[in-house]
Amino acid sequence: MSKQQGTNNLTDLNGGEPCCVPMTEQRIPAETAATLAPAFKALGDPVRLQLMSMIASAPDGEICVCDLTPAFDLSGPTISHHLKTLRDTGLVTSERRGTWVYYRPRPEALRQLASLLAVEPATAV
Amino acid sequence: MSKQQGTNNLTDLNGGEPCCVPMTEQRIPAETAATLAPAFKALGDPVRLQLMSMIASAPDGEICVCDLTPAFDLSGPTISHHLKTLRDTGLVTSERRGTWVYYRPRPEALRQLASLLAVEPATAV
DNA sequence: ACCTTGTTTTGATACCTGTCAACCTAGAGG
DNA sequence: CCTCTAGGTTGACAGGTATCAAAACAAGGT
Repeated sequence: MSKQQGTNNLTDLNGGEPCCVPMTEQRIPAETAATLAPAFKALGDPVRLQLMSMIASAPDGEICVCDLTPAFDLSGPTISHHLKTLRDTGLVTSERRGTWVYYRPRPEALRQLASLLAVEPATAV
Repeated sequence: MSKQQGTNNLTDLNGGEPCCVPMTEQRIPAETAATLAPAFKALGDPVRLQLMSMIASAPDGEICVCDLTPAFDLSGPTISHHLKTLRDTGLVTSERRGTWVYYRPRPEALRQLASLLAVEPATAV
């Protein structure tokens, strides 16, 4: 493979590899920052952060939009909009089954962001 | 009495404790999300993400603004503005020594965010 | 004191974003 | 076919934000 140097590519976010040298150990290249920033940005809204946590902590590994929407004082379209943002950044995936749509987290994405922020080396794989 | 349990309070970010149940294990309460989201938001800009990484990975634990500014194609004021954002969210601190201002990371803050995003290593695939 | 350099603050402006109302689409069932 | 419900899309608008130029502020050197 390539050197593990500038390997903070969020290709992983949509692809699915571990990755990411902690930013405490190595400076993030411009293009990597440009790729990863949107993911942080997506989590940078209280509603989306909550949505993400609800999806990520869903007991069955997935959760119905019909369970997400009523948890907020927001209109359906607004929730849908936020979910789309999370989808577009690769943090979650969605699947329609019959009438309902289910969202599930993308652990690789979370793992990637977490490892970037890691302060102490090697708590994860 | 302070609640110890769902303690995702970003008071820690400005205070200085470990904290944070991973969002994969527990849903984030509204107020916690409101407190933590700004930190993610701050990292949600490519320039700030780079700045944060430059500060966090500074060999001496700190780095001069004079070393940060020339790394970007942006005006001084703009860099200063971004640094202020990082400062305001508690991700970094700054200190003036003589002519120059030095920024250093706030590891507790990074650690807090990282632990929030932490994914169980075992549940994998 | 006066410049000179480094950093932050202050407008000003163009762009981005969160929100809702209204409308559209996809299945399930009659 | 039609209708009903769950979600998503579109359009519009208020508020936020990234950026710069200009000015202010801070330290040092002259």
